Amino acid sequence: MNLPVPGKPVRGSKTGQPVMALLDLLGRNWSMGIIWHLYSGPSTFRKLQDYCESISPTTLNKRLKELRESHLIERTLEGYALTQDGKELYELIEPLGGWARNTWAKNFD
Amino acid sequence: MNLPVPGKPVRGSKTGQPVMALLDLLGRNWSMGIIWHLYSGPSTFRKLQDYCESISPTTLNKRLKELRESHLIERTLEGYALTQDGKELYELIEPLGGWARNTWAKNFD
DNA sequence: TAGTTTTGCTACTAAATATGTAGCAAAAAA
DNA sequence: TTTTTTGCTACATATTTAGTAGCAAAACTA
Repeated sequence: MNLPVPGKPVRGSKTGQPVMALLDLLGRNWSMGIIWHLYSGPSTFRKLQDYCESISPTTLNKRLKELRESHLIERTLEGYALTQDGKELYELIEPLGGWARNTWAKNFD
Repeated sequence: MNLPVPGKPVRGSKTGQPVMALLDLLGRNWSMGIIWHLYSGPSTFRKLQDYCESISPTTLNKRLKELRESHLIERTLEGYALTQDGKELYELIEPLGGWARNTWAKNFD
């Protein structure tokens, strides 16, 4: 599957509405997990592999490439890091953490 | 793959942190798209299929089952609909729409 | 009330994506 | 210079998704 880019057809939108491209990108295995982790600071390939526990290097590498092409992460001297846009995106999804813990998880008691 | 449930090991967290279970669930193909669509009102199976353009009935049915078991959607007389939790979740991810359009998409001009 | 249509699926095959393991070249550390 | 760490690639296997067909039940229509 191609990189989902605003303005081009993606899964869920033939006109390529930006939010659909974003949901397509974020909906790929590990995308959000990588962003979630990188918010706490830059990380190396191997550290990301450890963090993500079960990710394969093949998939990790693919996700990293996609996220770089999407301007959400970049390579720095300290390893992979969120871009300004990546940080903003994290801050948008950050509230999911509290909600999952305080509200959603109650359903499974 | 099993349904990601808070408290049980999921991809990204052996201890099953709720947010990791949630990211695992939402990270599956079409999960967020379905929630996004249902916020505008209840929908039938066939309408969801149309909306999601390229989703296969197999996958749609699987996602619907998962989201129901996760208490995010339910069946009503008018079809599939968001639960209270589902609506809250939508409201958390809703800001992604504006950000994708106004900020993220600029990278691709 | 006998068709016709719509709906919510299931079955099946093919394609795409992810995992798991091994390993290697380059850079950094000792 | 040797050892370790890092960032991958290759390849085989497993899992997930797409694509198409079709069917039983419910809802509409004549």
